[in-house]
Amino acid sequence: MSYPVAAKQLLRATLLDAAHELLDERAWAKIPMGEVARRAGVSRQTLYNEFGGRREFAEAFILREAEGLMAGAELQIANHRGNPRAAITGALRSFLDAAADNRLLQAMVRDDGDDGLLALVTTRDAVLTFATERLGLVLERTWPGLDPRDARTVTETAVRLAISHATLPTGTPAATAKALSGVIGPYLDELVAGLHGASSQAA
Amino acid sequence: MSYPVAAKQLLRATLLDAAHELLDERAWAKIPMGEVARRAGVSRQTLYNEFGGRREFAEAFILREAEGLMAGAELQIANHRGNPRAAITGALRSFLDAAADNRLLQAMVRDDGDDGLLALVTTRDAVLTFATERLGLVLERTWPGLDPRDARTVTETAVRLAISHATLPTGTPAATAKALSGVIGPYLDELVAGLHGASSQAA
DNA sequence: CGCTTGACAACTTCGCCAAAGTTGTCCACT
DNA sequence: AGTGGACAACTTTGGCGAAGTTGTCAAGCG
Repeated sequence: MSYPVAAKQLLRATLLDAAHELLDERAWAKIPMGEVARRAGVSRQTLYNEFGGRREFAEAFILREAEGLMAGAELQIANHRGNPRAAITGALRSFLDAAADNRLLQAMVRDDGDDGLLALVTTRDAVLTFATERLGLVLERTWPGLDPRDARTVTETAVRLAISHATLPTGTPAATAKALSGVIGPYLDELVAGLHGASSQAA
Repeated sequence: MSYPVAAKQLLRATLLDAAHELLDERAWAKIPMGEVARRAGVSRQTLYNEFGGRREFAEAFILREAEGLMAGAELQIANHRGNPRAAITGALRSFLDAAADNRLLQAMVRDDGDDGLLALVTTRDAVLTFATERLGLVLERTWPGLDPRDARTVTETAVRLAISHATLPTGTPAATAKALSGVIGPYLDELVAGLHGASSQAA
């Protein structure tokens, strides 16, 4: 990779990291662009040159955080192709672990309701749809033959539960992941087991 | 029932109903006590004499709404003792149907975050715990021998999903209830099936 | 060049104050 | 038992200038 490109990526990452840190202390609405730049050790102008504006910066931030969250969960599913239940447990655990100290999630829950980062996450509706769809595709790819509709039912339920537990935890991420996979597991087992020739038929 | 007692209950119900109607139009924080009284056709003083104050009135309102919601769901479970899956479907459907046009739920979701009714629902944590516990007991009573911990796992998951769908619906109450019971069903079936002598052992 | 510094208009938020509205409580009245 | 008027304490609303922020220049520096 050429130096200029690498330098640019480093710059972006540094700025995004700075925002990440600042979001520990205050809500997005209370963090001026100048402070993000200062924390990253660059000038405000550089930030504007690189991202365009406050809104665009926030979008880039959300994209990076979301990508990390989803990638972690998807990796777990792919790594447990032969064991649906372990796949669910791993994905949920990965997500809940990350969510426990993730700024995007905390911003989504705690934040304002007025204008914060949450406003950029288009509304929870879009988040739910996006995550459900993306994980649904992973499920279809991991277990070919799985009915897309069944896949979406599972992932939507898992996503809703994950969000619910991320915003209002009952136990540790590990314990919660295990308990939830215990509940969803039998259903997924049923779907995967019925994958030999017959189309998915739940009584 | 003696007349004085009946009259008092009617008064309370009328006042509570008035609030119910007004909550369709505005958030709780924007509804003056005087308006509740006027809508109910009594004087403001009568309202204060009967309930004590704004806060107490709100609590009484929440209690009545919550009672209706829970009672409906519990009735469904009790009515499907022999069919766990139908029990879940019925309970979820009852709840989601009611939630679709229920002021308490809408107030909990939409409202302010600042001071509305939501503030009185002590925080979602208390709601979740209360509902989980109450339904858990119904499950234990309906299927004696069921491990209390398993019962709580099921009800907590069901409650979280119910709240999730109440605040952000994906389909009709009936369709959602059916889909969710399809997911939770196999697990509950497993629990109920393992109720003959052996204690609940999930692999 | 890529980045910084200083400058600046347009815009938003903040702190404060007075007007308007509400709450909770009395009491005289029916 | 319930009404209606009255009232002090308190909260919300609207206005307004000060302070802060955004987005964009252009000049300067290594």
